[in-house]
Amino acid sequence: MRESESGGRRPYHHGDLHRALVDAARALLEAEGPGALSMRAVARGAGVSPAAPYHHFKDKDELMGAVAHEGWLMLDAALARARDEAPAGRGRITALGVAYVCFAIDHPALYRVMYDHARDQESLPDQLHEPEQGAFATVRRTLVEVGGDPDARIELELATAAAWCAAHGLAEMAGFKQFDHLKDALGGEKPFLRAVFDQMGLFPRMSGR
Amino acid sequence: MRESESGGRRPYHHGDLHRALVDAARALLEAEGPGALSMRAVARGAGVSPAAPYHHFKDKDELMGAVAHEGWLMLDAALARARDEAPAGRGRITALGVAYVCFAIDHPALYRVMYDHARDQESLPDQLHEPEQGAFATVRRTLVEVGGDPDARIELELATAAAWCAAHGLAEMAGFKQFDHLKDALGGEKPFLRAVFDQMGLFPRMSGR
DNA sequence: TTCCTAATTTAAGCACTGTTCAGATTTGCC
DNA sequence: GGCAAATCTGAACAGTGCTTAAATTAGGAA
Repeated sequence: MRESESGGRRPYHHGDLHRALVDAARALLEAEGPGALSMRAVARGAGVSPAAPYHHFKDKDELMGAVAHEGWLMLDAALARARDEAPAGRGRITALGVAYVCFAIDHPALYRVMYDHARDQESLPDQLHEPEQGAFATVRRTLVEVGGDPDARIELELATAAAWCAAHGLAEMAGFKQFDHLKDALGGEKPFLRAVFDQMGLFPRMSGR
Repeated sequence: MRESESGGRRPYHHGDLHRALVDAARALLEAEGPGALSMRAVARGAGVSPAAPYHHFKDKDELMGAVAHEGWLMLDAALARARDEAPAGRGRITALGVAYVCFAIDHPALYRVMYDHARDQESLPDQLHEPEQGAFATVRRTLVEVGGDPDARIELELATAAAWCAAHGLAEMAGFKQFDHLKDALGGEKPFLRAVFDQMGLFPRMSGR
């Protein structure tokens, strides 16, 4: 299924059409937006017939799931990086929130595919709960640092949920024209995002804080 | 264009196909979900040929806009009602938030059409800014009651934006499986919603509070 | 009434979509 | 070499958004 020696000719038409399809989909998404993401266009992009993808993905939804999966991986990484780069202290959760929204702004089409898929599944993907790199773990850890009680599980879950919802809500609307004058008044996009997050107060409000 | 006397036969095939189409679209949306909402299916539902709708709506997008418009009207009304019914005091903004999310939960397909359209326009519709019944006005008024300074325009806008984003984020994710155990632990959906909103603190945090 | 114009509806068609299926091709393995 | 499984193609089906030309209808003017 894959060349075992160096210099091997490619084993079949593509060797790894699965990957080629996901890559083609991502490229199309970035270049033309979510509307252009058709099964046939992806096949075309990978240089293959319209029926070929169906040997690697049960349906369009499954291909979208694969694309979304890579998006969530990127988001996981972006949040982890933001956490590492931000100085410890209260500003750290805000920094996480800003990083989240910036990811959505930088990859609008991908972000849309990610949540379209999540809404269809009525669930965020499991990978977000990975204990090491998962975004939920990153948020939870940061919330604990900032005043959360690590033993108050429910409260911590609640604070994580609240922070995630806040970030998603802002991510979807940050580009809306309604907020242009606020961005101007506050001196740009990032100050605006920080101001909104400060308004919302992502900090945990726990019984025994 | 419309019968002027009582007992008049209908003036043409439909008399008001515009309305009939929007109604058919809403019915289809409720019955089969957003995926089933095709131009042709709507035409079919209104008992008319596939080309007929194009004399009343430039495009599918415009039809969706009309459906979305009615959704926003309903949301305006739901928020105004929630405000009237909730006792004055701090709980009122939370009540607004809960009403917002409940609307989204009660009309998931419609809510999706509303925001799909908004994302395409990169803007929420203008009607939300109606000074009397508009939802923004309702939220802003409630924020002032609860401690906002009516003269601090920017801060008030910021608090409104934060509350709206919070509500939208929660609305889109409240149905996700991730939160099931939180709903159980807190005793149901509404207590969960209230708890999340309390976590987020929708109350205005203003300089001169 | 009759005639004309403008609005409305239809039928047919184009290019596209997701998906399936039968047949061809290639692969790794015995 | 031969075989079964995996992979790819070509053709097809039903459905989509939308356009165009022709038919129908309505309301007003003569």
